[in-house]
Amino acid sequence: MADRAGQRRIPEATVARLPIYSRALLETAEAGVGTISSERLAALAGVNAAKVRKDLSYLGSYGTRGVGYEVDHLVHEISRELGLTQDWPVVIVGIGNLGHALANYRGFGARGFRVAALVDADPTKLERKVAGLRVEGLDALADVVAQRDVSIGIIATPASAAQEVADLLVEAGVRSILNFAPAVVSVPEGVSLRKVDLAIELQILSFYQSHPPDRLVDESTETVREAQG
Amino acid sequence: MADRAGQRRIPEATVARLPIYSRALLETAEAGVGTISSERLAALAGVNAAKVRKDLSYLGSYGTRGVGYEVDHLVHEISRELGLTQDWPVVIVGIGNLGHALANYRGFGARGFRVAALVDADPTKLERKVAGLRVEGLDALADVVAQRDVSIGIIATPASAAQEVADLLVEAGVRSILNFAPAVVSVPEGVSLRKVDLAIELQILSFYQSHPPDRLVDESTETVREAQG
DNA sequence: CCGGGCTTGTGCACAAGGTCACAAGGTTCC
DNA sequence: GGAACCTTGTGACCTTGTGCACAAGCCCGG
Repeated sequence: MADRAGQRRIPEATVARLPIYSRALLETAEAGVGTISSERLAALAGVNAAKVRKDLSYLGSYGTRGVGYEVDHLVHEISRELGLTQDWPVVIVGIGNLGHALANYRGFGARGFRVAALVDADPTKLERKVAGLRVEGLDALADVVAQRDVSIGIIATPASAAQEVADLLVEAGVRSILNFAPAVVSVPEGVSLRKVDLAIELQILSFYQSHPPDRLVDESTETVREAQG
Repeated sequence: MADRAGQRRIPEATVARLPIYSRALLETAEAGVGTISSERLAALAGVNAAKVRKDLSYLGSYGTRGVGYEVDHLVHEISRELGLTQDWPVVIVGIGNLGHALANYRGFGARGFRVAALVDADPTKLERKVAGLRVEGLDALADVVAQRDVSIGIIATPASAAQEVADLLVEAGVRSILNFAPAVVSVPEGVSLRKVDLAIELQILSFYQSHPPDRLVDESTETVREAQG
């Protein structure tokens, strides 16, 4: 059991999969399906059914044996666990090609993330309107974060500016940072940092492609050929 | 020893870190430094020194005890292992905001990845020039892949088109795919697939932010929380 | 030529994650 | 009411990854 809060510690690997389940469940709900089995959800998420059950069991016993999980209920529980029931204002720093694309990205709003501000160090970019927002100067970062209650910062600057921007974000009170710059950034304890590096992903692909194809497995996407429509 | 090729199987986790070492080493070389210790490299890469040594030992014994690693040599060995000594033509499918940004991304060319073609299903986008390349129709994908020897495909389409595009890429002969679409995509065995999902990264950050900060430690302080897929 | 000082390379113990298999527990139909 | 059937929840085991600690090995000064 241990469904009483306080005792359940959700593994990192599970946390990383919850958003995938969430998305699959939302699609399922939209299709009008009321309940879903771990096997079906596993197929949609591209993982193992036992893993789905174990992951979901960390949230509590929300399934019904012999039946499955009620889709709406599960969506709600996962959302609550992920903290998506509230609004997360986001600031994007660095409005180059990538920052521009991120500002216009539809996927954020749908999950409770709202782009609250755009910041760039380049004076020639100021005042420009991107995705309906005015680009503001780097010196306005602290004020913007404080006034709009920004809790998540996205770094889309060149590598050379990444650490400096991270420091500014932390100083301004941001406690979660998503770094797209191709640079290693360090943050003090208590601040979460995740990175997305496009070039690194390609290099990993390059390795597996140019390599002895003896054992070429790969992580995600088993061999399930079903999932999504 | 086991430095004889054929016996070394490089762990997945190590492969994911090699590009980071590579980048740090290139910067180090540019600064004119000839040799580097595992400790210094670890600091630059944001990981543990023992991990660096173990990772590098999979490539062979390229270090000198009491001295460190010769930077140039190490760069070369890592590049060779990652398969970056050759040119990798890339096709980007889906020239929306993100595809546009990716086409203009500088970081690719610097590592041997060359954007060889841009493809989009939207007829109104055809003929448009993006990053010096003409956007071509989805029906041209097979020809483009074959004629320009494209080996890596990047999916930057909406989620609804992702699986279809992946199938087309595989059919055209592409054996490595990087998926940016927020959808689970499955590919046959022998094809490598990695995914980058912006919304999921934010949701993971949301979890750690909105959560009991009891034990939020992780390994960080200077270490980047690992990403996985 | 030898000893001291560094730094690599690695054995080992442990932690985290994944998979299997099955008992527990609910549902349905007669 | 009960039996057959289905699906969850989880214990056990295995694989992968991490970090420590130390021996092996190299360089340099005297």
